[in-house]
Amino acid sequence: MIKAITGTKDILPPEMPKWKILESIVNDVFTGFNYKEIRTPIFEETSLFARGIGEETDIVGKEMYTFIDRSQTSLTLKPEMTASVVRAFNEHSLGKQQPLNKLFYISPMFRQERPQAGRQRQFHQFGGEAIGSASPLLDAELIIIAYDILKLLGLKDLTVKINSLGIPASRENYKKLLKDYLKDSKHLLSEDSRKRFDQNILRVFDSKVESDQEILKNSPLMIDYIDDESKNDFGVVKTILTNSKIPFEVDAKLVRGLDYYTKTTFEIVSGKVGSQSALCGGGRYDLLVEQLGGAPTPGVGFAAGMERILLACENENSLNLPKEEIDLYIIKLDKELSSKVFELSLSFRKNNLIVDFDYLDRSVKAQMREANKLNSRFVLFIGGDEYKSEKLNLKNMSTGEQQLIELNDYHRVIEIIKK
RNA sequence: GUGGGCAUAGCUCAGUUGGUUAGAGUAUCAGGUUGUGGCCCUGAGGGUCGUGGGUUCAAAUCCCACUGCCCACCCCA
Repeated sequence: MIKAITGTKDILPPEMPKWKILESIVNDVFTGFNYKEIRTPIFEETSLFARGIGEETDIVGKEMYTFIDRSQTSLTLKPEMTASVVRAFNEHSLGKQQPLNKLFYISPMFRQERPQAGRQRQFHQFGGEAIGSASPLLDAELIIIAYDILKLLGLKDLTVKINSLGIPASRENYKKLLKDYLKDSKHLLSEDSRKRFDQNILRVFDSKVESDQEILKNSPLMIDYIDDESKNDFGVVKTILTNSKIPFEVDAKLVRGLDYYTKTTFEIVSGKVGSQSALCGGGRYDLLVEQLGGAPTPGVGFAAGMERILLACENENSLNLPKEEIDLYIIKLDKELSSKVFELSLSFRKNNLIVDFDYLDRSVKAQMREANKLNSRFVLFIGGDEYKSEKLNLKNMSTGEQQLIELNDYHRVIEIIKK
């Protein structure tokens, strides 16, 4: 039997309600902040991600779904959305139509990693990007949007972490300081951390190895060495979050794994989703637009993992899903009435009722059981003696009451059901 | 890429030191009087015990390989 590809999952009908709730909250919150939805293709030229995300990152180095198409072009299934949004922003000169573009998206993403709890190879993210302003108000706004969405889903076990990476010049200075600090104890670091020491020293902070963290305990912190502008912007973000009653902690060791980040970065983690705890991550990327061939334009954004969020919702039991029900189930007492039932159902459906009936010519008992299973609010019997005297029998399933209605007066049925 | 765990009905799982036609619950279907649900009762269908090899008179059970899934590391959402 052919099965779904490793790391991909079918979302079956019973799981659909929670996805719908999540999507509608995302849509509503972003719309409230006047963000406009954007959709981009599922794949792009490979070089977009290589240049946008950074050649040295794990995503580009070992996780992309890259293939050569029939015209020998290297294509890649999008592993994240920011590079695509910026590409679209540049391609359509969105910055020239208006100085600030506030955009949001909901989309599948692809990364070829080993699956585990909260991690799939095809997964879904929603996110927002504000391109065209360096104002820290937007940094704060996006954090608030992300936090609002998670709160509206009823999540409680959340931590907002923020940090500032500064501008590239101050970051380079800091990297030197860190290198000096770690130089003497490099041989004591774990193998992975020694690799990071050479490739991207900031990521040594990501290490979960205790002895590494021990070595880092008294290291200089980036937050103390960032440039004045970044420091000032970071202060504004903190003030807004405080005034907005968003609990946050400054995590000077929060280093994000994508190369394009500058200044403010943030992450929201949950204690309820296993070891992959980051529900949401983002930050400012003031150089990316230019780097991808556009005019110098500052931007800020975040992405959130929808599977992880829904996992957290389940583990916190935070969603109250409405009971699924239908309005009417039509039951035929005589098999010959199939086409009459079908016609009737069309009339009801035109009046926005959710209607179903038996297509399998089953017994009345079976039809009733089906109606009950579907949580049908009403059942309409057609056939038998009533039919001979041109009547239908409408039953209210919660009270058990039944009443006769003229055969041709289906408006009366609609009236009763809609009441 | 590395490590650990698991693989028996659609689903959740039993299956005792290898020993008759592999079980339960649930779901599905049919029935419990002629045309009426939920609860309850009866019955039916449904499994090449992940795949391939080996040991044995005999394998779901022991051994090997492969595959898949889960969890963790790396890293990220």
